[in-house]
Amino acid sequence: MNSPQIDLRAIIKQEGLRYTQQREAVWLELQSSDSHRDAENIYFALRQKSINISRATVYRTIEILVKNNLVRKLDLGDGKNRYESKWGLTHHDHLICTKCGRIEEFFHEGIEEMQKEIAAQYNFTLTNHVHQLIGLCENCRADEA
Amino acid sequence: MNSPQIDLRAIIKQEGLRYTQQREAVWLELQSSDSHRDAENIYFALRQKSINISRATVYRTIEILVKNNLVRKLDLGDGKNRYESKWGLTHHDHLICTKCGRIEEFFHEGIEEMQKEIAAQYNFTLTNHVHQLIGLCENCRADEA
DNA sequence: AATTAGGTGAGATTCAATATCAATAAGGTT
DNA sequence: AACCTTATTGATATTGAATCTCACCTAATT
Repeated sequence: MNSPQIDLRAIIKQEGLRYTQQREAVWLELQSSDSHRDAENIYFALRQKSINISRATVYRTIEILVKNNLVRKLDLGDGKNRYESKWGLTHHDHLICTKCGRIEEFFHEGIEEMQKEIAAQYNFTLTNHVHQLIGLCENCRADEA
Repeated sequence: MNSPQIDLRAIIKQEGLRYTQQREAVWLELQSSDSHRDAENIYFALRQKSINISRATVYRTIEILVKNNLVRKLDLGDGKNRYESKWGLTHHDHLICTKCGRIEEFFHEGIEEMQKEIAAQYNFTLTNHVHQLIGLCENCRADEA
């Protein structure tokens, strides 16, 4: 679904922005890792790698990536936004365990279709959706017993 | 689906808590009004009615109501939680216009069922879900043209 | 290499939500 | 009805994510 290689430099330039080390670093960090990362996490990961960057720049860069549809911003309900690269990933939504924080990904074609129908019914132009199934995962359910 | 009259006093007592003016006031305020209200909104509405209450108590009381399944907490993605009484309302999810903030409610039996199927498939015990369709409403879509 | 306008970083600021703790009031007891 | 015990409240401080500010820096063109 997504091309295997993204020319971030070209996209950044096309936006009339400058291609900086920091912007490249944030993008690479998001590529190289698990999904569902928060800004602080990305910030520390880069510092650990001796890359000079500030929190402000992490946030600013993510915003650019999100606007250009390269990164998805997730609000998983724990008070901080999470981010995941859209490249190499197909669309999915999330199951979240409230006990251990485990996150699983799901996709359901039927639900995707029904969302479109509902939007049409209400004369909404759909640009996005948030869909999370919240509960207890297999392990935590067992612990409850 | 929900009983028309809730005995909040009984529920509060059953929890081993005290039935205070402030707790009653927050509950009545949530009953009497539109959905999707934030804490600040409830706080000011009560002050306007010359009810002595603090922000802290508003938050604390809402927490009790949520825990007892009397109120639903909504995260509509704008940085502050919203609340709505569950009584007198049937279950629904939301369509949100990103331009004017308009909120519509929808319910789709098929989606509700599929959510259960997905949870079962992943061995999750479903306790809750978040489902929002985000886009432009009829009016705002027209403005874009 | 010089220029210049966009980008960055350290720290201040914002804002929702929570924590602290002395003062207050609910509600059972006498 | 006054009393007591303890949960509750309110004013304020605090937290934490995210944004803003502005002097300094650097990408990129000439």
